[in-house]
Amino acid sequence: MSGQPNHLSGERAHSIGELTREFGVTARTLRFYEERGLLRPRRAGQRRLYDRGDRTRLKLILRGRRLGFSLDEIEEIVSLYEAPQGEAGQLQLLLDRIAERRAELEEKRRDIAAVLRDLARVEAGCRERLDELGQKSAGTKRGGRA
Amino acid sequence: MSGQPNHLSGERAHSIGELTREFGVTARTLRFYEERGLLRPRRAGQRRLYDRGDRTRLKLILRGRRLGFSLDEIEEIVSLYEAPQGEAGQLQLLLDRIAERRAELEEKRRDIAAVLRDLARVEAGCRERLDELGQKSAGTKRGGRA
DNA sequence: ATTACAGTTTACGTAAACGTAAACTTTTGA
DNA sequence: TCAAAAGTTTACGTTTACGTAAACTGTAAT
Repeated sequence: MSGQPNHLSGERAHSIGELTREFGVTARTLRFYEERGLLRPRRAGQRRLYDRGDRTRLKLILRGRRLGFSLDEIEEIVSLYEAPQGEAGQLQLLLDRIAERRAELEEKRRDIAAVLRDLARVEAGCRERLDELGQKSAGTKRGGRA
Repeated sequence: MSGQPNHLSGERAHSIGELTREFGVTARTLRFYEERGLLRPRRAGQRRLYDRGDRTRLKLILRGRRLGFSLDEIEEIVSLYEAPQGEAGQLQLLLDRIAERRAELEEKRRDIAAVLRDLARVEAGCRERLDELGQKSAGTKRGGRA
C-alpha cells in the first residue's frame, strides 16, 4: 500500500509555513485540504511535513482550482492520476472517466478561445478609436486645421 | 443612453421559462443575475421579457461561469464588451483591463493543456495495461500456453 | 526563565451562488 | 368561467471553501 518512502530520499520536507509562502495559500487552506482528504502530509510529532509528492498534489489541486473545478471534482481528477492499477473492468471505467474530464476540459478550452476572440475584437475597436483621437489631437495640437 | 430598441425589431422576446429550458438554468438563477445587475430584461407588466441582447449576455455569463470566474469578475468582463466609448484615458484603462483578463485566460489555457497532457499519459498507461491483460486473457482462453 | 514564534486543534463566522417554500397575481386552454 | 400553468415578490435555508479567533504546545533565542 505504501508508495515510495519519500522521506528516506535525499529531499527535504517542508513545513506548513514554507508551503504557504511557496504557493500563496494560507495554512488554513492546507489544513482544510487535508481534512478533505486531498492532502496527506506525514507528521513529525504534531507538525505536518510535506514532501515532494504532497507538493505535486498541491500543484494539481491549485491548477484545478484555477480552472473552476470544485474540490470534489478536483479530488476525482487527482484520483485519476493515482489509480493506474486494477483489472480490465476498472481500467475501462477509468478510461471512461478520463474521457468525460477531457470533454469538460475541451469545452473550457473552447470557452477560453471564444472570450479571447471577443476581447481581441474589443481591443481592436479600442485601438482604432484611440487612433482617431490621436489624429484629432495631433491636428489640434500642431494647428493642423489652422 | 438607450441602445437599439430590440423589441421593435422582428425578433421574438422570450419568457423566463423559455430561457430556463434553452440554457439549462433555473428561474431563480435568472432572477438572481438580474438582482446582481448582470441581466436587465424589460417587462411586460410584471413578467420579464428577454430579447436577443439579454440572451447574448446570458451566454457570456454562463461561459464565464464554466471557466470558474466569480459573478463579480463576470460582470467586469461583460462590461468590457460594452464600453467601447470614452476618451483616451478611459480607452487606455480599458486596454489595461483587457490585458489583465487576457493574461488570466492564458494561464487557464496553460492549466488546461497541462491537465490534458497528464490525462493523456494516464490514458496511455491504462491502455498499455489493458493490452497486457488482453494478451494474458487470450493466452488463457485459447489455451495459448498449454 | 521567559519571550517570541511557528504550529496545532476546536469551533464559530462568512461570502458567494443559488435552493426552496409561501403567498399571491396573471395567462391561458378547456 | 374556472382551474391549471406560469410568473412574481419576499424571505429564510444551504453548500462550498475557506476566514478568524481562542486556547494550547513545542522549539529557539535572549
